[in-house]
Parts: sequence; structure tokens; C-alpha cells
Amino acid sequence: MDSAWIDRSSLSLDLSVGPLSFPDQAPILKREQLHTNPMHVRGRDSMKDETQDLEAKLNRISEENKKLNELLSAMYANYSTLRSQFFDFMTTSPKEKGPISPSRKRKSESLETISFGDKTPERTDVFSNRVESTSSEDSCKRLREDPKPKISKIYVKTDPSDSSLVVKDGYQWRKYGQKVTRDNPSPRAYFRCSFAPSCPVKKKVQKSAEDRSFLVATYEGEHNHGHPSQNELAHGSCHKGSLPCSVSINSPGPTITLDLTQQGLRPNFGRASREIESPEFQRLLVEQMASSLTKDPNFTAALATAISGRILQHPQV
DNA sequence: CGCGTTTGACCGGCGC
DNA sequence: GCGCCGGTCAAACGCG
Repeated sequence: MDSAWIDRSSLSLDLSVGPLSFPDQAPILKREQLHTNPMHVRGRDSMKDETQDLEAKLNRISEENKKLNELLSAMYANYSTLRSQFFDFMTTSPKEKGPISPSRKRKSESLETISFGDKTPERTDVFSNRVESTSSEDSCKRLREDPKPKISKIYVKTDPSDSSLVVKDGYQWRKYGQKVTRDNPSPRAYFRCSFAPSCPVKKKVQKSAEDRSFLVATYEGEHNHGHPSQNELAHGSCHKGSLPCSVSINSPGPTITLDLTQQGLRPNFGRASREIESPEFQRLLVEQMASSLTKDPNFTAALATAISGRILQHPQV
């Protein structure tokens, strides 16, 4: 986790919690208080105590500030990990395979599994996109026949009560069947890509047997046409059927949702993989995230409450 | 009326 | 050969 790039001096977290002093400013505050606060006319001992108190408090506040910065860094690191894995998936999925022969034989599974917003017990990292690919040695026994279409699997978080087996991925799908399978009580829906008549791609969607709040979409084959929502992406809209627009982070603490639809957070996909590496982009991204946080009244209110609570714990100030 | 979805029937691979 | 099971077909149906 490389957080050294964060230019902390450029991050101004206006938290609306009144004047916050940093440790190096503490002596100034002390001098001001010596002249303005009649309580400081008391003996040197009490002054010393108060000075120590103030210093301790300032240290605590700067510690909290530091922790918040670290939290932000961690959030960004997770975010960039997710993003790069997503780009990997986007650039590698429907490519480099031979012609697809419509074989009715049982498919040999050459799996590539990716999960969005994953939180099942086996996948504890809330930001990890699991990519499962069975090795070629593993599947070569079953690959004795014609080359199989590429198969990829995607986990999509959904409402467990939502019975619609719809995974919005930007393509147009036509449902041609539904079946209840043995290993899973929830039905499996079969879709064919209907964006291009000759497109051989098929999709199976079924609720995960282990966690019904996840839809498992299995894609077979590769699209022989462009992504229908490319234009939308280029124009910055993130509407119908496009790629996941927000990522929910579910942790033992509060739920955090990073809204990636915000302008400035979503660069043009064509140049994205290069731009995301540039320090300018990363700096911009952190500033965006920081400004999103500080503009969120709930966040600033909660932070202000926490800090003022700490201060009020020491009423002698 | 056209298009998409639903759903029961059918097909074919696989294991016993 | 038979039965099971996943996958597909296609008629019926619903909706705009």
C-alpha cells in the first residue's frame, strides 16, 4: 500500500469544527491565553498544568487527524486496487479466442471469476475482486474437442428479496429459458446477446447458493461487436445497463459508499489505465475524495461531535 | 402488431 | 440402455 504520493499539505479538510491547532502552533496559543485569560494570572503551577493539558489535547487531535489521513489513504488504496482489477477485466474478457462452434457438449469450465462488492465469508476483503482462472493443465483433459468459448463468472451484489435475475452489464440480452437446477434452489435464467444478431455470447444468471444476496452471472463466448454503452461512457453518463457505478463497502463499522459517478472521478475509459497511473490524476482523486467527505454534512457533523466530545471530557479548558 | 418473456417439451451428454 | 440433468426450443402470453 503506497500512500507516500499523498500530498498532505494539499489536503485541506475543512471540518467546520472551529479553530484547530497543530502541535507546532501550540506555543502561540499558550502565549495568547497567558495574556487574555484571567485564569492564567494564577500561580505558575496551575499555568503549567493547563499548558500540559492543552498540549496533550493538541496531540490527541493531531493524532486523530493523522488517523483520518491514514483512513483516507487506505480507502484510496482499496479503491485503486478495485479499479485496476476492473480495468484488467474489461481489457481481457472478450478477446483472443478461436471461432466458437455451437457445441451442445457439456462445457469444460475455464473460469474467470470476478466479484463486485463481495462480502461472503470466504471473500473477506471487501474490495477484493476475486479472479479465478483454472489453469490450462487443469482443463486440458476435458479440452480434447474443439476450442471452447471463453467463460467468465461475475458476482453481483443484489437485493436478496429481488427475484429478478437481471445483471446490468451494458449489453442487450434476450432471455430464452429458465430452469431450476439441482444444486441451487433458485432458478437459473438463460440469456443470449441480442445487440447483434450474430453475437454468440450467452449468459446464465442465478442467485448464489451460498449467499442469496449475490447474483452469479456466467458469460460464455465473446461479443463480436463493441460495447453498446461505450458512447454513454464517453459522454460521462452512467445510466441504463452500464457498468457498476458505485461500490458499497461493508465492514463491521458503518457502511461507506463510494459514488464513482461523480464528475472528475470517472475518466474516459480509453485513456483511463494510463491516466490512473499519473500523479496528477491520483492527487485529483484524493482531493475529490477528501472534498466529497468534507462536503458530506453527516461526516463533518459526526467528526465535529467526536472531537467536541473529546474536548468536553476536559471541562477545565 | 411487434417484441420480449414465460414455461413446458424436447434434445443430447453423461454416469451407472 | 436407461434415467438424470443441463441446456435449448418454440408456442403461448403479456405489454407497450
